[in-house]
Amino acid sequence: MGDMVSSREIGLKIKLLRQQAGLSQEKLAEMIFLTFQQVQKYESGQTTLNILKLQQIAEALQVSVTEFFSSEPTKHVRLSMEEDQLLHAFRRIKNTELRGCILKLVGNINKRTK
Amino acid sequence: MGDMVSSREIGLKIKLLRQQAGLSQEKLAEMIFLTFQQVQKYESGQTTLNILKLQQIAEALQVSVTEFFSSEPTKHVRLSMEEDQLLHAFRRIKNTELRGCILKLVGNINKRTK
DNA sequence: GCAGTACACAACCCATAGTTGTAATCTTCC
DNA sequence: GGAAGATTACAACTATGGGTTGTGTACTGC
Repeated sequence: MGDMVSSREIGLKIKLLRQQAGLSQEKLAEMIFLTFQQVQKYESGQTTLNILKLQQIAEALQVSVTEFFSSEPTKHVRLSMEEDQLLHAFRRIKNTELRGCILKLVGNINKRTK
Repeated sequence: MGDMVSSREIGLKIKLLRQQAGLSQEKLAEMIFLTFQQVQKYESGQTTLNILKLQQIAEALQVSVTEFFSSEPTKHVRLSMEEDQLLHAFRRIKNTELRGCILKLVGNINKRTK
């Protein structure tokens, strides 16, 4: 359920996002109330971030915490109850062709027939 | 971008998910190569998890790491292309009653008519 | 040249992650 | 009822590594 992400990888991501945000190590450091040397350790993976610090950094860099754990840009979607229900039902359909039909049906339901 | 989640909250979530998985503190502990007393500290929020441990726990409990950062029980689901397509189409349907019909249709598609 | 900024690296220190030990709690079974 | 077994709770100790200070280097612009 999602592969392990090493401290090194998360560190690199922090560095990347920090640079994208136009922040120096020192700037970021004071935003999370630490020294810039400590930020260096994070970025190089020398020390392992704990949850609170990671959240502080995420907030400082204006990104979601989940950003650091998704190695690829995987699709994480928040579902309503209704949508969740639909998905579960849809997944129970083993017949591939039938699923295709459902897709076509639902997809064209709003389009006026020519 | 996503509210802070305290160690306490994450701890409670771990406890909940662990129990749902039918695991004792000791079982979980050996899965992550620590003592069960340390698991206790996590669950009670006495010690702050670092990223690696959180990932190990997530893996042991068969959940995504992101699960622990969503304060409300929001459903985060990983979608296939097909499912993603279905959802988008479904959301475009404004008619509430019609959506209900789709749900019923898809939901009963496998059930044999009595 | 020098002053200022941004980053890298080493050595030290102490908070706290993680340990061991004991005890309370809740079963189940005879 | 209580013996035996698991599961959890709490306290005290240990030691790892998170976090600090200190120094050095590279790159600016004046």
